[in-house]
Parts: sequence; C-alpha cells; structure tokens
Amino acid sequence: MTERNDLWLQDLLRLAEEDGGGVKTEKQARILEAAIEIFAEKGYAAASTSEIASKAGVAEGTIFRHYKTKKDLLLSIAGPIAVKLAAPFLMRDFAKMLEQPHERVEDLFRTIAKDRFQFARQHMKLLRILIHEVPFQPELLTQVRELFENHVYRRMEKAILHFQAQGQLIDAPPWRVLRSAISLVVGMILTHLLLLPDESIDEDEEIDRTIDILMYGIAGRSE
Amino acid sequence: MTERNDLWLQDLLRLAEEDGGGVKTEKQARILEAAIEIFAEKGYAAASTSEIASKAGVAEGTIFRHYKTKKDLLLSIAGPIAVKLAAPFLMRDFAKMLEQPHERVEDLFRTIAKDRFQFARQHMKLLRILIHEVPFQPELLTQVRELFENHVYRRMEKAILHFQAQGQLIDAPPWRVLRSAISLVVGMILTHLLLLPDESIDEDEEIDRTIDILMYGIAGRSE
DNA sequence: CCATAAAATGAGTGATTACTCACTCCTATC
DNA sequence: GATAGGAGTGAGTAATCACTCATTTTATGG
Repeated sequence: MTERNDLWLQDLLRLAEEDGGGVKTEKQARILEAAIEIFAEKGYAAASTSEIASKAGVAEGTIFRHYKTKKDLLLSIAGPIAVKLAAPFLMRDFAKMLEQPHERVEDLFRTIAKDRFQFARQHMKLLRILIHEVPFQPELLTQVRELFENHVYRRMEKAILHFQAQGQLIDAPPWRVLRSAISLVVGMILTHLLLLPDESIDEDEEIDRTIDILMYGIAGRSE
Repeated sequence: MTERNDLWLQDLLRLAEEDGGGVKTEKQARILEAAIEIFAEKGYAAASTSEIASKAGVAEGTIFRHYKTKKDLLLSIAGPIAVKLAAPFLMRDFAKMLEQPHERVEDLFRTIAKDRFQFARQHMKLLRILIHEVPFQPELLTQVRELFENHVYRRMEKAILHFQAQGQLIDAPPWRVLRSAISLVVGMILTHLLLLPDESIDEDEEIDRTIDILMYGIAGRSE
C-alpha cells in the first residue's frame, strides 16, 4: 500500500513539474489529443483505434508503438486526471491551510469550490472520460477510491472535526457534512459545465450563493 | 411538440397500468432481463448481442425478431425508466399536493426524497444504464430534457415560488433552490446505492438529516 | 389430426475490430 | 559516410460484430 502511494505521489510530482509527463514526440501528443477528443465524444468502448489514428493524422500502428493496448491508452489519460483532480488535497500548503485557527470554514469551502470549478472548466473533456469509465475499469475505480479515502477524506475529516470543535459546524458525522458539501458543489459544477454549458452566469456569484446554501440552507430567513 | 408530449403520457399510462408494457412472450421477457443485466454490467457499447442471447437462453436471431436493432433494445429499456423516474411529478395527486397551503416545505422534500430513494433502490440497474447512456444517445437526452423541463421543473418551480411567498424559503432563484435540493438528495442516494452499497444505514434517519441540511445548512447552531 | 401462421432458430454475411510485423525513414554518433 | 536504433508505417490477421434469412419448431383452431 505504501508503495502504491509513493507511486502516486511520484506521478503527482511529475505532473506538477512538467505537464504531459513522458510525452516526447509530436505524434504522440497528437495521438493523446485525438484520443481525448474521441473518448469524450463517443465513449471508450465505442471509439475505434483506427478513428483515433486518422484524427491524429497518424498510422494505426503508431498508436501501438506508444501504448501497448487500447486500454493502456485510456488509462494513460484517465489516471493522471484523477490525480490532478485530487491534487490540491495532496499539497502541503493545503494541510497548513486547514490548521489556521482563525479561518472561517465557509471561506475554506469557497476557496476549494472556486479552485475546482476553474479546474473542471479547463479539463471538462478529461473529467467526462474519467466519470464515464471509472465504473467499468476496476484499476481506475480502486485508484480513485484510495485517492479519495487516503487523501481527500482523511484531511477533510480532520478539518471538519476541527471546525466542529469551534462550533462553526453542526454536530453531524463528518462524512455527512463532507458529502453535503461535495454534492452541492459538484451539482453546481456539472449543471453549468455539462447540462447547461451555454447559459452564461456570474461564476463567482453562483459559487458564493451555493456556499451560502451549504452553510445556512434554503429555509426562509424572516423569523 | 404537443404530439410528443401526448406520446409520453400514453407511455406513462401504459406503464402505470401494466408493468412491462407490450411484453408478451416469455422469451422476450428473458431477453429484456439479460440485456438489463449486461448493459448495466459492461455498458451498452461493450455488450454484444450474442452474449445477451446466450444469457437469455435464446438464439441470437430471436432478439432481432422483437427489437429491430441493438439500439432499439437499449431505448426500450432506458426510455421507460426515464418516464418512471419522473412519474410522481406527472401525477395529478402531485399537483394537488403542491397546492396545500398548510403544508411545510420540508415535509414535501422529505416525502419526495423517501419515495425516490425507494424507487432508486428497486431500479438501480436500470438507472445505471440510463445515467450511462444518456450522454451518448441524443434521443434519450432530448426525452429526459423535455421530461424534466416540461414536467418536473415546471411544477417544482411553481411550488417553490408558492413557498417563497409564504416566507418558508429563501428569496433565491427557484432553479438554484431546486438544484440544491436535487444535488443533496441525489448525492445521498448515489452514495448509498452506488458508491457504498454495503454499508448499512438507517435510511429514514439519513434522509431526515439530509433534508435538515438542505433546510438549515451545516453551520453551527450555537449562536 | 391436419392446416396455418407465428415464433424461434443458427449458420451465414460483410464489415469492423484491436493488434502485429516486416519494413522504411530519420537522426545522431563515431 | 557507415552504422545503429528508435519512430513511423500500413497491409495483413484472426476474431468478433450486428444483423439476415431460409428453415424448423411450436401454438392455435376447426
């Protein structure tokens, strides 16, 4: 288990330093680009390697020089994006950020929400592929699971317990608090980037009001 | 547009009266059962008609006697489940329920949440197929879209405006209020039925606490 | 018990699939 | 300018795909 964690951290470091990791030749980059486009558009199973090759302007054999199998190509796309998605929770700064005693919890949620919204906008195609293929690729599923449990949840639970002790959060199980936060933020992001991508919104305003609802609910404030 | 709506309502009526609609022969039922199993397990594109036939204990040609194409088989599974999912919002009782002036809004949300949780538990395989294939099947997408916009959203917006006028709900755009409710409830349902199906919970308790958070948020109550 | 039709069959169809491999091309090193 | 090796190629392969159709089995009614 520790070995695998170390591998992921190495992946993360590689990703943080140089985007694209081991991509060297120009054709390889074109293959990745075309594969992302087609996987996102019609799904992994319905995408053919011949179509990817022709879209990339490359012979079909070239794909298999760089990626052993079609699934290998998928995993080299979906794996890294899962790590990137969780990246803020893996950084040292984040651990420190959680322990600043004076910070208000809603500012923390707001900061994370804005950061991940921006990330989702920049990598929506990749996230589509990840969301779509995680249920069918066991390797992906376990990677995402462990990433969430061992890094995201572990740290957020600590933060929630801390803010509960301060009286800033209700005395509910941390997982329910976290699930509520994730549900509202993910619901907002998916609505604006996937379901209604054409409706223009004031993004910051939308995030602020969503965090307001997370904190204080939808009940009338009159009383 | 009106014609299509009428078609859907007919579908709904058929579904409400007799489950399974036009299923007549026993073999046809076996085909549907096997197709649901395999579509849910490996996805539509990765499922082969030969595998479905063998699982159903039927010759491959028999499938195409009842369903013109493989996509036809998918749509005959995913279409009806979309209608069933929205069914409570299409019923007359529901319209009346929304207009009872004495009702508290959180009771309304609680009732809907419990009902749809039960529905989701009973039909999780079908919902998996629906969720997975909607992005790739334009017919499905438009059907789900119009179903939501013309029935679910239209009615819920009316209800929300009503409760806002009573001061029971915050003065936010109805779509944001509805999206928050859906996000929290769907997040809870997917968590317990898809992500962590093995963890046993007190379902009613879980729904009640989730609706509490929807109404009053996660902020501490101390002050 | 036969006649008729619907239901079911499964071998067969051409198209497409992921993947291989013998080969060419390009660049760098001495 | 000879050599080596990785990058790229594309025709070829066996397997599988969704779908067809001539034929057989089953069900129905007189």
